[in-house]
Amino acid sequence: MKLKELLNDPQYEAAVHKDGPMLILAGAGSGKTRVITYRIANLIANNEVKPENILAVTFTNRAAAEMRQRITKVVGQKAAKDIWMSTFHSLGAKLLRRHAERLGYTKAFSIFDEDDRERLTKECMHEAKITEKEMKPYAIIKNISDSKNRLFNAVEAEAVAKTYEEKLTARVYKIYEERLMKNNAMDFDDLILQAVRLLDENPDLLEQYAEKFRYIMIDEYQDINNSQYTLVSLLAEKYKNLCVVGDDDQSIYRFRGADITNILGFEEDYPKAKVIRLEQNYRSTKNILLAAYSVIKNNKDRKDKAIWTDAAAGALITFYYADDEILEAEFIAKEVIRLRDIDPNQLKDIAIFYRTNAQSRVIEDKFRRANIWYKLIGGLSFYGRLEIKDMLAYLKIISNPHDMISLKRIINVPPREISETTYKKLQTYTFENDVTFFEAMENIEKFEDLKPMAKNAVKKFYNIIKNLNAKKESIPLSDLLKELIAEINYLSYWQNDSSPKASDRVENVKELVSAIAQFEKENPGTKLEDFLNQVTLMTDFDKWDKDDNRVTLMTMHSAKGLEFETVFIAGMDDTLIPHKNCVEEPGGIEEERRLCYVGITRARKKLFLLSAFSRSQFGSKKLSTISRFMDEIPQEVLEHKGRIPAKQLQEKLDDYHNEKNNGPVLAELEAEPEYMEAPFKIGDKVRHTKLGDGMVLKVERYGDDVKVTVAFKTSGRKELSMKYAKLKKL
DNA sequence: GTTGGGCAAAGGAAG
DNA sequence: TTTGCCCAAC
Repeated sequence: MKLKELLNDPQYEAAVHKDGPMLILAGAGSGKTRVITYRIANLIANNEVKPENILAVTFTNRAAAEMRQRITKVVGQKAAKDIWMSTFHSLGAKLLRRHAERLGYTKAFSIFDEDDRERLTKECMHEAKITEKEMKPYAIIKNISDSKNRLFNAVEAEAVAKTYEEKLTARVYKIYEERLMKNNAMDFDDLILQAVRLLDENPDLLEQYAEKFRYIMIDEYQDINNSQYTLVSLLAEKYKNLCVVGDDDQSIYRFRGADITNILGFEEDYPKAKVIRLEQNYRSTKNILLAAYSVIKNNKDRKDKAIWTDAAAGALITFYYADDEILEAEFIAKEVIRLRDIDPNQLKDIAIFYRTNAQSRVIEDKFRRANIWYKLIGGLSFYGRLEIKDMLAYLKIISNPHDMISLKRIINVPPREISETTYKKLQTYTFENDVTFFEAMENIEKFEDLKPMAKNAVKKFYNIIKNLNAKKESIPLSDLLKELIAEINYLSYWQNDSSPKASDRVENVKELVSAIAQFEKENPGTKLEDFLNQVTLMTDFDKWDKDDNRVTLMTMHSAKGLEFETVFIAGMDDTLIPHKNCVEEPGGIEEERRLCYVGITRARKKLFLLSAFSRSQFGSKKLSTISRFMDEIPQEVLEHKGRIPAKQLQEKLDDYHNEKNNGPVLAELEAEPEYMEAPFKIGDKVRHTKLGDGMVLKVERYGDDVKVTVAFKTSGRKELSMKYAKLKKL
């Protein structure tokens, strides 16, 4: 390896550093991934450090996989595969699966996702006799999560509870904690919290892993929270070969407990730490970088840095002010088509960012109609779909017979005459006798207050699950799933459903079968638990193929760590970024500003910023304001398109009245927006299957629909909705 | 025990 | 707009 030639001076210095703590402050686009990769390669290359003594924690599983790939290229597959590379959550899960018994769980513990957590929380609230009016489940969940991040168990949380809401939460937390244990389940926070507990309560394990992970690297250190910080500190305490990389300007996960003081205080935690600053940006043009800097410099609470670039000024940043979100999407589609016409192969270099997942719908819609290939990251993922979650719930109870939350989900899906009441009785029996629900169902005859019909239904269900449970080790997972689907007639359950989504659901279930088969192929000897582990911790990202020639749609949060040639940021509105829910929170605006900074700095060559004059919400239109962050970007790097912002319009009108300029102003004011896909023009001759031939008189837009008024030869004048009417152009 | 209708609510980001 | 929840009727 000729590191000197591959890296600049500070990069090189970081890459060859071996022992002792190191903090790398890496500005956006400064090549930090390169540095980490080469540092790991360098550690191994000299044969001084064994791959299995290295732990690298990244932000997504995908980032980990990518890094492994790069390292493999340098040091070979054999060495690379022994390095532990994962997210915090995967690391926690891996440790906990190995040693679950030490904490009173079994190795087959379930991992509860957001949805499971919500169901369980509501159950616990009910148990604690707290209504959803008194306190929203959302708030309780957040409070419990915060407590867990601070490493407080239910008793400790109760001890520090002061406000009324904290006290309510503490009551729920107590039951919640107990229930998780009884379900043999952990939520996402537990994956860190329990891992800390594991190492804290078992000095032998701590010693074992501190010894194993002699070299630790943490990426995106600005976004770690208290419990993650503790986990790292525990592991790194012995050897202190801890290398962390981050950028305080890109801390955007405060809402899930990320604490920026962790990175700001690293030098105090490790006084001997070497500090390296990577300040040369290799990614963006000068204009983009200037825009980004102009925004972020308004944050008071930050370390100023000297980010610079050798790159040319590049193109101006386009600001497009749309009339509404539909025209915003249309502009994006038009531009993408223009770019595609120049080079069809560059779709993969284009990304669309937005603040909220809901914004993707309009854009997707336009893309689909305009035949633009795209891939969507986040939002409702494949594994988040109802039918898939049903199947996974079945698999979870086959794997973990304590998991009552999954059981509750599917005990009567498809309907098999087991009511809520019957479930409750089973649950009570399970908890009171401290058995699994398998055993509860086995003893169903002992339930005195159940009708024979209900008992039979339970017996039937029990036999299905028992049968599959017995087979889980001996047949391939895909067969297990196939058998399950056949046994419960899951496909016909949806085939007989009349809702429009039903046929998609059938397809999705089939796809799950092939996904499992694929997973087995890639991981021979896979156990059911491995698959479930993978699925729960996997995100859309992990399946994302960067080289697939499609435009990428994602939130700005997801965009962190990535870069694209061309970037569109939709929804530069003052209700979206900064998001309306953030403006009240202390530090909220600054966090949003960082998010905006992250978005801007993803672009290499060309950046489009878009805002809309009005947006519809819950069906009705709401006026919007341009994001305050737009005002922070200097005019000289911007070009304006679309509707004239109110401020400028006023200026123009003033000019007009002063007779300085009296041409286009009024025209701009009154101009009707042009719609890319207005299917017909006035005067077009059309044919309707029932109404016959006619001529178009009027084309109007209503939300995402278009109304066309047609004069028919035989049936007169009619208004038709393009969403439903079948009109053909002649 | 299941189904369908009516009504209220909708909080954002993610492992 | 969609979704989820409660209650009344099969």
